[in-house]
Amino acid sequence: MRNATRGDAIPTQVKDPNLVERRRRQIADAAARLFVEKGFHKTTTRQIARAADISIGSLYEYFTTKEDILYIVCDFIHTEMERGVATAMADASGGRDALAKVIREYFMVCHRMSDFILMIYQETQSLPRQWQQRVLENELRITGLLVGVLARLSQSNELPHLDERSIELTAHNIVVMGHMWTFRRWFLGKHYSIEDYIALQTAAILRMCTGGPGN
Amino acid sequence: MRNATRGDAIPTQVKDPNLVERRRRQIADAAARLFVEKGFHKTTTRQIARAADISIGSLYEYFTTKEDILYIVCDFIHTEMERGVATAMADASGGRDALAKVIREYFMVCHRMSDFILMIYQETQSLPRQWQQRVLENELRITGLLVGVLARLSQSNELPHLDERSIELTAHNIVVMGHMWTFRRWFLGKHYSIEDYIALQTAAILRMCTGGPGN
DNA sequence: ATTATCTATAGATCTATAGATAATGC
DNA sequence: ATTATCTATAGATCTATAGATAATGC
Repeated sequence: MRNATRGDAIPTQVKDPNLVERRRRQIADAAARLFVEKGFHKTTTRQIARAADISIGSLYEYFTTKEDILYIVCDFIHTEMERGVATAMADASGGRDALAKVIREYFMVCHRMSDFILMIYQETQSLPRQWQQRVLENELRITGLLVGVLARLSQSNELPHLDERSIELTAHNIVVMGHMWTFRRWFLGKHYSIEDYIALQTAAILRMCTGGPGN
Repeated sequence: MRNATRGDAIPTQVKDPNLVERRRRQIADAAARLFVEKGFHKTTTRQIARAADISIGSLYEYFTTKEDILYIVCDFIHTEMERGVATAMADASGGRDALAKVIREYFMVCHRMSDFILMIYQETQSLPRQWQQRVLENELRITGLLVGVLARLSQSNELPHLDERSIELTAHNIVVMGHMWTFRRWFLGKHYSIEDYIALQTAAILRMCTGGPGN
């Protein structure tokens, strides 16, 4: 499990690693709320400090730039997403409606994390290039989990056989359909409940997976 | 055809409407390029003025705020998109593979406008609430065109009968699959050509439309 | 005496406008 | 004499840091 505090980490002036972890979490939580509400650029570092209940000076002991804060926020969100998706897959690993169950759980994760997913779509571009890269890798890893599920079901004949590329693209389609609930919610939410949405999209995906005349 | 220069338009100090139209186009073209390249917030009004080859003072004769410029850029992009989609639909109105043809044309429009579509995803939130609304209406109108196609084909039995909601949601799915080519291009572009993408996604959509066991 | 935190502000922007100048048309 | 354009800058930020103060642990 990668995490922004490991690996090529963000530098800090503070020695105690536990404290660093705690404060960064505290700052990131506050920042995430503000970024969702007003966007990254309209949120000031002072507002973040205030919302996290520390001084602006202290904040800059834990991060060196405002972009650092955005990156760690994105990373926390992806870690949370991945945890949710992995759990969903474990829960739904057996049984014949395995795919339907995974889809349901995944869509529920998207539903729960709606605001944050949307924020990532909007603000990834504000990150330094190196960290954009990382965010995209996180995105891809989540898609990879779904590729795994589809490949497994396809091999065990619980789904009709699909070639590798179709499987890959289907995984992307499912992931993006989850995101779609977040970025078209302004419309979909008025006409469909999350349950409607899951039911209809699951049916559509299953039709898509079971080779019809189009394939 | 709605247009930002009609209706409840953006105020200007300049009397000559032709000049206003010309200058705004000139400013919007320059701004669109910069917004794609660096994002809205990292582009300054001075840079826009410079790129449009007028002074900063003149720029503010044609717009009252920086957000105005973003709005008009989004509006031009949507007008262009809608024109593309409408043309596609006219070209592909007859014949048996009507849906496949429309999908191809629509995806090609997305391919062509890739950078701009991505920019709209990222920057819509930077608009004042009233104009966000308008951008979403534009988005919905484009989706509506596809709903029309699907409904027509469904009624004339060129597609199996699908209920209204499935048609609506399928239209959204197709629209978003076009957008997906723009916002996952960092991955998809490495593994699929636009032709691969169209072929595979068209097959998937057709399977989705032809009621399989999932429905 | 070391580590963490705070206050106060330097320095660097950036948007939007005021007032001066140039171009146009009667 | 009206309309369009320009230059120069006021006024309002905002990030990031320097230097002072408080808290902690030996």
